[in-house]
Amino acid sequence: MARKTEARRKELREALILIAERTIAAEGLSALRARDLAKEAGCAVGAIYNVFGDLTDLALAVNARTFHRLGADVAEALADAPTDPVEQLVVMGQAYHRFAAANHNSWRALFDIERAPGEAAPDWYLAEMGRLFQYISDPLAALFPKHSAADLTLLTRALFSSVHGIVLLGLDEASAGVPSDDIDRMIALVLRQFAGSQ
Amino acid sequence: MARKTEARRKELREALILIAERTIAAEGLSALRARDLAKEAGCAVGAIYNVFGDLTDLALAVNARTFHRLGADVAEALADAPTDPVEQLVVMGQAYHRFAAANHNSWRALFDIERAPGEAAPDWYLAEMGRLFQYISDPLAALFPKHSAADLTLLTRALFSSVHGIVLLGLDEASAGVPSDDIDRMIALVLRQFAGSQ
DNA sequence: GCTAGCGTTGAACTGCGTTCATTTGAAAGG
DNA sequence: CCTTTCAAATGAACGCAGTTCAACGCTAGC
Repeated sequence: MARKTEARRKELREALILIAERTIAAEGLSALRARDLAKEAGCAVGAIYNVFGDLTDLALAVNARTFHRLGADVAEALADAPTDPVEQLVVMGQAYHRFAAANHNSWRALFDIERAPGEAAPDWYLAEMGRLFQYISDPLAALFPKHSAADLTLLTRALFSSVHGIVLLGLDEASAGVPSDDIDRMIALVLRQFAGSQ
Repeated sequence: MARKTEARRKELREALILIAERTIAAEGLSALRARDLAKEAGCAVGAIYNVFGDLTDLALAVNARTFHRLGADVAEALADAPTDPVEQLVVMGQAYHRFAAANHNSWRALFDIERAPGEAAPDWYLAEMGRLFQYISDPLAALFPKHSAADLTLLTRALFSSVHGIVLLGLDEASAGVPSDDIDRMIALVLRQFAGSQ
């Protein structure tokens, strides 16, 4: 019986993640509703809470998948990139932009989850973030061989944050959305200027 | 009679803005509740809706004030800054950081308001944003006299977004908050590197 | 079959923003 | 003054969320 239950829960868990993923992608994080989920999954509302602590946990599970896809996209872009470290940075920045634009709602959900104050980010979040940072810090280490590890960490964070900021404000239609080409141009501008000048 | 009513509404409007401002500053945007507001203001819940269309309108009124304070802080920092354009950019970036850190909840509320899809940002938002952009584009124009106006606009946006991204992720405690000094260092790094190397 | 006990269920609870039938009170007219 | 009138203020009620838990039903072991 323990087996049966566990298997059923696992099945429900995965079904719920898929439905939530589709909902968030199509209508955004705020469209995630317990009753709608239950109806779509063909289960009771309470069943959701047998499998996830609350809806935020479910959204976090979706975010883990989104973050993973993002990482994969960036890695793929990097694989096809030239060997020049500066160009690698530019390619990755623009891959980040492409992912955010193509998965706007899902990407926004990564940052829109209300975090309980004082609560640390989940492990997978930090791990995935670390993976992204590694992609950035490798070309930077090649560009700045003299810098200390601490300096490289700071540089990495600064560049990631800069690209993130450019994409975030660029895609925000409220501030009169910026054309996609302009976003790519800004990313290239900042990264080339930064890393190009030794 | 018309006078009396109008005066009372204006008074209530301002009282509500002050209470909401205090609430948002102390506990964040999500702590804004109609019933609490009414209790604090000594009015009926319905009275709020005689003065504001909904709670979002009230939050926007608070945001207008916050944005104005932010602009004033940056302008003040600029007034005390050296004449070197690069240093002016650095000083402004760090003033932005200081404001965000010292007014975390209020600053976050500027970007956390759920915007109706397709709805443009309010005029005051665009106007205040334009003021900030002007502060940035002036030193940039001095640094890059050869660039076209369109290029300067792009540069301005790119640098603002970069600083915003650095502050946003740096202050986000979920991703293991970055020490304040490191944030300042990253801002200086990006801006000096960018603007310093002609 | 029977029953003990655990997993599932969905009605009910709480708390939110928002509305609107009712009440109130101020101004105009007698 | 008192009465009439009507717009503005009121707060109980509504709709809609997330979450809970007493009751139900299924399954496994006898």
